[in-house]
Amino acid sequence: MAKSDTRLKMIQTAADLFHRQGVNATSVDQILAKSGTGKSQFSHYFKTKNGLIQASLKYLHEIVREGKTPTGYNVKTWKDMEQWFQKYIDFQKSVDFERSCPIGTIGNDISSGQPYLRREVIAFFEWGRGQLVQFFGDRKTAGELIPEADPEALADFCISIMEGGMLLTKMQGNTHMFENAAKQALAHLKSLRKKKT
Amino acid sequence: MAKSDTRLKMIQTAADLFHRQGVNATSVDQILAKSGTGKSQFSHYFKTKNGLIQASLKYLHEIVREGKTPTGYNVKTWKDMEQWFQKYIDFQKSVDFERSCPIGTIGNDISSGQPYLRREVIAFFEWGRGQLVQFFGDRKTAGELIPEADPEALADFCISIMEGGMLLTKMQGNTHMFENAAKQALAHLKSLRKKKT
DNA sequence: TTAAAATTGTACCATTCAGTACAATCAATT
DNA sequence: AATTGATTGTACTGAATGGTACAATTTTAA
Repeated sequence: MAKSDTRLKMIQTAADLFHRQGVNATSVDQILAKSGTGKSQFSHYFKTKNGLIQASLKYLHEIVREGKTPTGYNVKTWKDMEQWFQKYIDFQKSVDFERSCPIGTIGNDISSGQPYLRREVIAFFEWGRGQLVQFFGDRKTAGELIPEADPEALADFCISIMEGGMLLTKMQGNTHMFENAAKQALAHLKSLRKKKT
Repeated sequence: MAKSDTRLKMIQTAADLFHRQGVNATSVDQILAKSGTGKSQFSHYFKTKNGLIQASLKYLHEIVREGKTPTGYNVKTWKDMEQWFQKYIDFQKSVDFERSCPIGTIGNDISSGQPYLRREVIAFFEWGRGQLVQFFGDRKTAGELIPEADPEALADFCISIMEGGMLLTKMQGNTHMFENAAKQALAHLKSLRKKKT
């Protein structure tokens, strides 16, 4: 097994288990067993569990940035925006409601006493937020939003609903609340759009 | 120490640590040390860690129902509704942004393989949701909401934003996103209210 | 007072945890 | 082929985990 293979397999397996079970419920040994790797490689590549957590966060950030996930932050049109929530809902349906947002799950498990890890989480949300801020800003510049519309506030609004909705889905085992919340969110956005003349 | 004292102290300490650190990051021994109790009492009252988790969830549900928490679901007026989000924001500020929603935190840590625990979580949200549904339903009956307003969807909308907002606050160490999201949520609710004639 | 029950303290167990030690093996370059 | 460095397998360590055993003590009530 080549270097990159082993290292990547560990990161992918870790990210998957962290996402499903949480960081604290996932042991290094479990990751190694599932990825078919050994402890010496783990020690060599990551040294500690925190090292692997950090690498997993970077990896998740990267694949979302590169659009390799079913969900993401590539929103350019109002149609994209309307589908933005739906993609998260569809994702949760596809995994039997057993996962919420990976960064949200992992981020919630990371204590404030681990600033390096928290910084990775914050970097992710800053980027994602920036993507949505850009979208709403562009739409406003294009004259498609009323002057009172605040791009930053709208981005925060959407992300909050997505995070909360996904968490509720996981806890309740269905997407009903998330779907209702998303519908209201889209209605709010619509009310801020200028009517076509 | 009387029975109720010991038992209650364990539950309160457990609920506090579960809320702050998560369930999986909190050991039974830590709870016992902090509450000044012993393992034999623990075994006697709760038998297992899951037993204590369940008792903690019931306890949290109870104190929220009884209005003994700074936040809650006692919403009767539009003024209450406007303050509903703010109370959560103020709470997070008061704890240095180190906690999100207790039920959200604990619920996220509970796997689907523990149906008894998950049921407690679901029961809590069903109750809280019911409180908000009742509020919006009452307001609609009173003619204060437009016919298109869906009380259930509005409840889910508010709870999603609260959960997501609190999670983002904890991860980011500030309430900026939550505050923006809450502001948008209230704007949306306002847009569904009938203008006074 | 006394017997039964509830409560508690201490020690212990098997398992799992994160992390280390170190020799063995592989791959690349010369 | 020889050397060097990267990679890997196996075994181990000490600490922490959840849970148990059991005797001792306190409380309750007859």
